[in-house]
Amino acid sequence: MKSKATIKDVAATANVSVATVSRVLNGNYYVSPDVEERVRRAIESLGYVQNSIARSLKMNSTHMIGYVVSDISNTYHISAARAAEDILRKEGYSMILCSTENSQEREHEYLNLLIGKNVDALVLNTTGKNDSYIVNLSKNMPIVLVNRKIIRPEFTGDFVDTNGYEGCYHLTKLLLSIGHRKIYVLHGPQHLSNSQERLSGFKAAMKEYGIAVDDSYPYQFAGSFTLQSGIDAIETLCSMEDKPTAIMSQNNMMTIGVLKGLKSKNISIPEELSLVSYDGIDNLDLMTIRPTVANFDTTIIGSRIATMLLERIKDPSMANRQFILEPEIIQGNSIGLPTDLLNQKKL
Amino acid sequence: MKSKATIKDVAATANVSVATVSRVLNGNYYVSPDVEERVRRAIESLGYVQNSIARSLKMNSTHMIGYVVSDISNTYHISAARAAEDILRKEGYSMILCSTENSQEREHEYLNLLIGKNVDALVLNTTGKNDSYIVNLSKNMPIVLVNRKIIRPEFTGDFVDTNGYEGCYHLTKLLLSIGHRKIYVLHGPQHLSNSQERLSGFKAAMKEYGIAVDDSYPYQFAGSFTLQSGIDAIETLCSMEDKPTAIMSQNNMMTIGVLKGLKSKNISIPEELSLVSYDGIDNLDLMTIRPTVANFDTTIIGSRIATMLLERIKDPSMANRQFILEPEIIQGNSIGLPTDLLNQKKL
DNA sequence: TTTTCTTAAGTAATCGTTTTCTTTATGAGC
DNA sequence: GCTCATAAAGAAAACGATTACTTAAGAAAA
Repeated sequence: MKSKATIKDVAATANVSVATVSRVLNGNYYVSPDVEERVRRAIESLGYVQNSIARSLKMNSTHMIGYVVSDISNTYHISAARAAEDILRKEGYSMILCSTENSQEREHEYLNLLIGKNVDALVLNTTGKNDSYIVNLSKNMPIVLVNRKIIRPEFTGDFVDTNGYEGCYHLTKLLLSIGHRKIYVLHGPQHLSNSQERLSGFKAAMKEYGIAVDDSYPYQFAGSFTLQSGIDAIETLCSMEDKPTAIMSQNNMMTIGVLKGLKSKNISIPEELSLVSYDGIDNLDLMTIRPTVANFDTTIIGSRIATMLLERIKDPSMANRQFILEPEIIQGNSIGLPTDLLNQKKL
Repeated sequence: MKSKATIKDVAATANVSVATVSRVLNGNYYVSPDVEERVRRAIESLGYVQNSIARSLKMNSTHMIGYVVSDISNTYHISAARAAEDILRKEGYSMILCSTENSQEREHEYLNLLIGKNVDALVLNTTGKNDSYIVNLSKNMPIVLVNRKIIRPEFTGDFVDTNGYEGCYHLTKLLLSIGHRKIYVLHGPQHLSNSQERLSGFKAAMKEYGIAVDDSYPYQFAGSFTLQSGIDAIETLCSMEDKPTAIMSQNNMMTIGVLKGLKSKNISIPEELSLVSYDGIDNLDLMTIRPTVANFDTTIIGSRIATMLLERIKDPSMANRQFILEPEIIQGNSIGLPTDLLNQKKL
């Protein structure tokens, strides 16, 4: 392993001082054309590349951004991150992508790692359990929160989300309007802002049809936005005395779990059970059962994340902002009239 | 934005020298218990965190690993990367994940970025067009190549792949054995080692049935391992005079494109056309058409990548190694007897 | 008692940059 | 011919760590 050439080597080769080389590199200040040429040739011949570690130390900026998501197998995050990266890269930033797998400890661990690595800013789809820590961080570092808001006056940063209230409200209305009343709602952890919003949308729709959704409402499942919790929800459904006629799943991963669960239980959609789902699902068109979903252009999400972050890096003290993307309902083949078939079936 | 405490501040607060603080931090050398206690308290009270930039500069190691893939929307890479990260993180390494979108320029750009960022090592699923550059890099940095080998004696590093020859050979035999002869093969760029291997597997199987696959073989499509090229392949198929009875797609992304293409053309599988596919596909069980695939446990791939890399970081001069994972065929519902239905159909 | 060893701590050089502060030409203005 | 601005370059001080070298004191060995 040969060691890399440093600015000193370049300076020596070009017969100038390191200061001059640095000036050529950074293109500021006065450097005469012939000296510049000499330096460039030296750089070329030595194959010199700037040591960005040293540079970061001096400049106090790494041009790196920590992008922390709860679940990297969720294509929503992957494509948003990709869109964000596209923009950030053009501005000279690179991204460290971390997946917390919805674990508080891992989130904390990653955040520590990232600030230790001196990232310049954070994109954070938080587990919602390190709020104080994050509020504190937000005082020293630009942060854009994704999907999960921190509702504290001391928090400084931006917020990007999809309109969970609207989306879930509409999807639920779709079911209600054709007669469904026993709707099994699969929601996420209620300490998360997006979970709350989505559930509120559901409740609001139900209320319009005179159904109060409170603790005593029998058709609800507290999931964790994971594939497994979708499967679990179906397990629970099977053991219900009086079965629902429809499912409203409040996130894409759970919906996939639901589909897998239903398949293994041989429950047919939409004949026995209707299904709607919040969040987009990849390659919907190739699926046997195409859930009716509230879909989002993740490219928009990602690019908004990036631009908001860049703006905040420029002006860290700007007022908090938020961007909420409206859902687009994509009709699938998962909704039918309510039937009692499921209750007659042995599971 | 308050500035962070440095080792100097800690030293001042604890009334010791910076050297002592460093010793406490790194746990080597002699430090008396009471001084250590004083230092720890100072660290605590100042909320000091080690500046890893400064540390990296001095230690000449960033504990960061560049993970460059050709296409991040391919779940193969995501899950392998995730498995790798799991192991690397435990050893104190973090990962910068980059997607080149199969572009040579972007690959070069990313590699430059990463070596500029002084990553300690690289995982590289190369576009196959920066070989000299990478061979050179391999002399200064541990590299594990994924799926795409560099066949040059000067290259130093390891290689992890799936057995494309075997996989494609078996899949093709599956088709041949039930009478298919006009098999449309969708292969990848032939400068890539994995593309070559997969195509060889196909050719070998065909040869056993007396069919020579050379330039004059009519049923071949040079794809680029992208979803779009799968769609394009179907477009081409439609304009063929004499149509094939089966498709062998040599990568998962192209297969998804194929399925989309076929759907839009209203071609039914397996009635009109049979399909087999190399590489695993996510949520196969939920798809209308479940292609018969050669599947791989990406967790194994990812963890092998990580362990090989860690070993090479420890001993950079060790001999090149490789790990080839054998495929597992998953039977779908995409294979039927060869028919002539497609040729009778107006497209 | 003197010498040597060990433990505990400090001093200062170093990593590879950027940038402030100097210094040295060069020519314009008088 | 002298002053003065300005362009072009160098010297050296950071940035925040690690660590080789040094020092000091007390214990063990002579």
